[in-house]
Amino acid sequence: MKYKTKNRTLLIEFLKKHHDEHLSIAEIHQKLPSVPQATLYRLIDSFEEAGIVRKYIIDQNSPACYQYVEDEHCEEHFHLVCEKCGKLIHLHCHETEHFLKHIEDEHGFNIDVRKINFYGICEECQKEAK
Amino acid sequence: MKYKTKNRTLLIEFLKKHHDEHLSIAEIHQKLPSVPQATLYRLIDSFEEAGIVRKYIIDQNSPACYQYVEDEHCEEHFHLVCEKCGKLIHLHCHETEHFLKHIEDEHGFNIDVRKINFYGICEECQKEAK
DNA sequence: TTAAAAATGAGAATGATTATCAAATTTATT
DNA sequence: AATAAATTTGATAATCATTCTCATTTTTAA
Repeated sequence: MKYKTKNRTLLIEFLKKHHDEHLSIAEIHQKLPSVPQATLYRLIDSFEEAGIVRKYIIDQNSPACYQYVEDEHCEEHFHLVCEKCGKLIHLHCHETEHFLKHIEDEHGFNIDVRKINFYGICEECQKEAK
Repeated sequence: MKYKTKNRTLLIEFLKKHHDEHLSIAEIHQKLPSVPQATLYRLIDSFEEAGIVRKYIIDQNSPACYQYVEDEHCEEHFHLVCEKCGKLIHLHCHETEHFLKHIEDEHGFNIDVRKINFYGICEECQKEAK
């Protein structure tokens, strides 16, 4: 994506406005009906590649969700995605950095940090289950 | 699944024999053509529910892979997926356990280890790139 | 202003997984 | 062993998110 277009601007503005939500293409399309889904997919893929948007796959049989990444909070950190309530937790944690460094140093694997999401059950949903 | 059937036995035997591989339904079907795919899906779902088989979603746009779980080797581990060569590395590492315990104890989040994959570049592909 | 490069839109195609449902198989009961 | 009840099967259709196609339009560069 190299040209600035209306769709591109529309989608970016929309995502910025909803930076606190993670939305599926279908949900975005409902609120931006003038942009066809195929175009939304194309645009958001390019945003993801550019690091402007992060993609979450919360459950294999649900559509992927996307969320705008604000520059200010752009320092690298990881995400916990609750599989029950869908909540997204931003994990700022030294242990995580240490763990990742270990994998790079001791296992020789260079991790693409942007693609890491940890899936599981959050504290609240664990309590509810009891 | 409460009845012992030919398909059930065939598939279990096959999975046991290939316990060191993670295979998609399509791959299993190629080697067990007498069992239709719909039945493979049904059986393997029931095996997963019973804890005999583990399901891996390596990439959203690839089919899920399944692997027989031997009781002895049942300990949970992460996967490293090389984005260049596609190799899957099973990461057996005590740092992992320590890290998971930290997230659970300090952040109250119960991680579903089976769904975590680290994407990046493996050691060999890093060397090749140079 | 013209040519090129890229993005668009509408719809079709893809492909993994699920659902359907009558027929066959397996188990329990007598 | 025979019968009935319960479960599984198989072939195929349906689903649904995502990707592809391709002629047309829009954007940028020359």
